[in-house]
Amino acid sequence: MRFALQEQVFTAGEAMAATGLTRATVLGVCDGLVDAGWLEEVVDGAGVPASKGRPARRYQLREAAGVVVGLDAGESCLTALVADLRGRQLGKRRRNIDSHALGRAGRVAAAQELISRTLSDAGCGASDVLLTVVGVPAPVDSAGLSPAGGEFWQLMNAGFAKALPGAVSIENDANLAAVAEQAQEPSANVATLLSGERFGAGLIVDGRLLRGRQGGAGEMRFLDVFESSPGLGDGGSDGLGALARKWARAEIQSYAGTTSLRELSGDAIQAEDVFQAARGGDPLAADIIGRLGARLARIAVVLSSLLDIERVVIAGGISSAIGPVLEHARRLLPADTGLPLPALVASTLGADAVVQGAVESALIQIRREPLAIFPKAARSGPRTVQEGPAA
Amino acid sequence: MRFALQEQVFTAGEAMAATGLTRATVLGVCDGLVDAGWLEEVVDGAGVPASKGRPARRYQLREAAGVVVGLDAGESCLTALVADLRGRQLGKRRRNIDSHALGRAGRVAAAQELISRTLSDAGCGASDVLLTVVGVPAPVDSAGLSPAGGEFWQLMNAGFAKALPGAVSIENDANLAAVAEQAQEPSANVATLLSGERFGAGLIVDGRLLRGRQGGAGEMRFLDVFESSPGLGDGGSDGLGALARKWARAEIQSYAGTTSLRELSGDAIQAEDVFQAARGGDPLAADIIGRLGARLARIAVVLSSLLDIERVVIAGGISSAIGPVLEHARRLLPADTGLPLPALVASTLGADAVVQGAVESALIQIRREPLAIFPKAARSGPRTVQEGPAA
DNA sequence: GACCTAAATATAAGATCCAAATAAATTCTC
DNA sequence: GAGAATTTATTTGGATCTTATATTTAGGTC
Repeated sequence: MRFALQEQVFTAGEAMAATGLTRATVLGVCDGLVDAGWLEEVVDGAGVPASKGRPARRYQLREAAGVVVGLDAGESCLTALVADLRGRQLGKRRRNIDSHALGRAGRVAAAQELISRTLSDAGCGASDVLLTVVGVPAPVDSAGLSPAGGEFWQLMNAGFAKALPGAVSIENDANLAAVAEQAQEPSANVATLLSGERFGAGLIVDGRLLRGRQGGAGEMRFLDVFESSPGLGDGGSDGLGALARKWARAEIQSYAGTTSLRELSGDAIQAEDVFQAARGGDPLAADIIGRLGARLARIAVVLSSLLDIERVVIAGGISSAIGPVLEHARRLLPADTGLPLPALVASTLGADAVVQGAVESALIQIRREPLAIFPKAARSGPRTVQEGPAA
Repeated sequence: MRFALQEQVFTAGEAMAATGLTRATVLGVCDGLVDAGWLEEVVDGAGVPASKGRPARRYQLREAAGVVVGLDAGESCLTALVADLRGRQLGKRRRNIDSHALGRAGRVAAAQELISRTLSDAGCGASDVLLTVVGVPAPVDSAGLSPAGGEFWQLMNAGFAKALPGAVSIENDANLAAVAEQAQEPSANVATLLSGERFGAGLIVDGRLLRGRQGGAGEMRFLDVFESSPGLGDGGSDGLGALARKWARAEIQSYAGTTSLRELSGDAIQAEDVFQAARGGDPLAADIIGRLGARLARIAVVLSSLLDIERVVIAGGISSAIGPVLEHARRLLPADTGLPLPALVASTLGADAVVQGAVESALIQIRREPLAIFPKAARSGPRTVQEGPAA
């Protein structure tokens, strides 16, 4: 009942090739999907390459069926993205927030408002939304819930399900980033490291996203055990961006050599400053880059050796500046293992990886079970009263 | 087409309850399986609890359909197990080998001979074997092959497929141990550590066994990176048994205190001696136990934090003596994580975990697709000549 | 217009399953 | 032992999904 062809206008013949089904069956399914409101027949004859034989009937996704919403509900930033059923962006908005000041209800309200505005930008309303997928920086189990013990996790997974438009599904942010990367370049064994403020990984092994009992797969707490955090007592779960900032701020005074980073006020140094200084040849910054690379290399080794991961993607806001760290990490990968080394690459999605993955995930869910969702203004929605054997 | 009820005699009513299908459907399937030779109807009325109504037809697995063979093809030891379709052991043999002296062909020949003898013990022959599952200490991909680069792996995965009776499937040994443990106590997120000479893990996440691109999931090479092997330069991939032995042998001279282990000739010390000395209160042995526990705790932390594993099972020959190491490791698990700690338990299968898992895996494959395999002396095997439209 | 072609339709048939009616085999009751 | 009650087996019809095989249709080309 799933149809793989949804990108553009398609004919029954193409669907037959893609699904292996017979023409009669394909047309039957298309009929059903037209009835349900998911597809519409294209009557406009423009652009047909004038072939021999009877012209094929052509179908396309019915745009009016609705839109999907992706929401990256980070700790300090919300991003909403409205897209049509082909994944084309119709609107996007970003807004900084202070989650700890807002609390759970405040996060939900801020998300509601941001989505509402983004929908306006896109020229549609809440009733057009078929499915909203939310990414949160917390483990999320298959029911959309986070472990009861974690206060931070409960704040992040703030109970969006009832408040957002359309059906709502909640997912871990790194998992969504992995979905986005998987859509960009399919691979059966990838890890996507979401590495800005916190470290989190979306793990795809044997073509499937790992979740774990409570959604904890991909958490990076294990770094705490091995990295005895020289200098700082904080968690190994800090992302590369956070580490670059913290290390720089902590070391500009004690560092023996000269460093351009001192010119900045200590509290003002951001991760981006460190990367930029390193590009300019600053020795302290280069040292920090080296340590970040070493850290990344260790993570890559664990992922590749324990899970046979073939590609490690660094995603998140810092992915555009992460190049030098990757180069350093590549040099540190052990060369003598029997298995090929994982490729270390930077995401091309930048800060939008999570929200793009959210949209992609929504589209995947809809494609998988279109008949479980009612498109807007379906020609025959929930069945009207039937004459029948209800006596 | 799969049937879940195969343990004992069962009725259509029971199968209906188990599968949710209709009586008519269940009986139809049973008919087909009787035809194919997998089931037989029980006519002996003994043991029927004398109920009201028409007596149910009762079916059971047809023992004569064949047997399965499990083979643990370790580096220094082969174990073969012949079992019937209910998993009951019909014969078992173990034999020590020197793989490096035998080479690939020698390993295959030794396996052939061992299986042949075990089949004799069980009162059957090679033609009775439906499926042989082989566990090897090497990564194995879904095609049964090991990475081309690894010389040791190629020696272990010695090309058994063409030489052993029945259909043959090759699997990683730790993965098979995981299957065996899973059969003992089902759980969706378990790691089974096969830890005698070498470390290897069978990882079950979200109810599925992880494989990885080249079958490398569960390899423990990452330990090399973190454990800088104090004292010994050897690989972190050594199992707990190997480490206990190596550490004891290396330290009996340099150890400052008194230790009963000195009474043994250095080259004669085995892992079992260390565990026994520790039970007797020997300080060096206790120290080694402590270090093994610390190592195990670190592994457990990685598995639980990265994969949200809820249970870590220690399997293999040393599992019976591993208790004190587990106790030590449990005390070292961090207490402050938001997620529950993994349970550390010893396997109850001892040295038979892999071979038991091989048999279990064979039975699972047969249950999943009975009609893909022809049972022996099927009443209607490969279809005989049909009158048909073959003109 | 005759002819060709590829697709759409129509029709029949098989497979799979369920639901309901019918038949069979047994125990229980009188 | 006859008949009721009970439980299961068997049969029948139908719904659904799919394939296979005509047959029709909507365009081209000559």
